[in-house]
Amino acid sequence: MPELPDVEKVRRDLDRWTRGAKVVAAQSADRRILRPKSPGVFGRALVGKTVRGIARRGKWIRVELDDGTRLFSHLGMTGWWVASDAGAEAARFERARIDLARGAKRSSVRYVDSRRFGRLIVSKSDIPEWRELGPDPLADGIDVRTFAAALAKRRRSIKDVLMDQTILAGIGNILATEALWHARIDPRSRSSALSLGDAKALVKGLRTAIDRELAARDVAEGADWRDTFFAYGHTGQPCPRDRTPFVRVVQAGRTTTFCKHCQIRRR
DNA sequence: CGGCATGTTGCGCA
DNA sequence: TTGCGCAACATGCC
Repeated sequence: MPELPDVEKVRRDLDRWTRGAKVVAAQSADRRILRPKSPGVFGRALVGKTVRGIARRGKWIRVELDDGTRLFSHLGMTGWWVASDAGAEAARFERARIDLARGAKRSSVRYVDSRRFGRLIVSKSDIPEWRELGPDPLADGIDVRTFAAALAKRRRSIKDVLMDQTILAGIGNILATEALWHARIDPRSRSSALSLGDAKALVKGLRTAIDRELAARDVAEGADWRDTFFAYGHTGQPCPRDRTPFVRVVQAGRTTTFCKHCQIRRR
């Protein structure tokens, strides 16, 4: 379930599970997910190396090995990493496994992804998908003036621009929908029509939505999925602010839910 | 059975 | 050149 808060949760988990451990085996036979599309390369690139740590930018995770090799992981729509016992059999929809050793202690982490939109990319240097990301709202923070200047340049809808990973990294359909609701902005508004105040409200809305989702992940801990959203997925239900039923529109092929009463269209 | 889904990319057209 | 709509990818779930 990957947007920035979910990916950050995975990063923290992976870091806890793998930092300082040595890779004793690495396997994946899924050529759709692997880059290069080679199970052999995947295994050889990781085995014998020690995990230095896990970084994240937007929706990308970077596993750093002690020889400089990097494993980039994008979770797509349904990707997830889980920890399991060293000898445990494959989980349902498991696409890759990395077996680890910390001294005599063995463990394993598994990449699970039913729809297989995710990617596992082995590289000695940072890949373009990583380098081209904009600032990460959590790791880097958002400079309001820079953000406002970027918004002023674009003529697309603000919803589209929020999900552009080169402007801000990690914002997907959920966070964009929630932030626009917090900021009381109609998602169809032209980006360049927004004021500095709008940009400030969006930054605040994003922060609120991200913090809220991070907190929800901590509480839920793997278990059941709880709806913690104000607007996302609430089509037809009353807006918490003014009880006006949320409406649904499709933008760039994605569902957008918003309140026509309190989310004002900028012109 | 039909519709929808948290993401990304590529293509065609205005 | 920019913006936009849409299909494709692969599969689960309601």
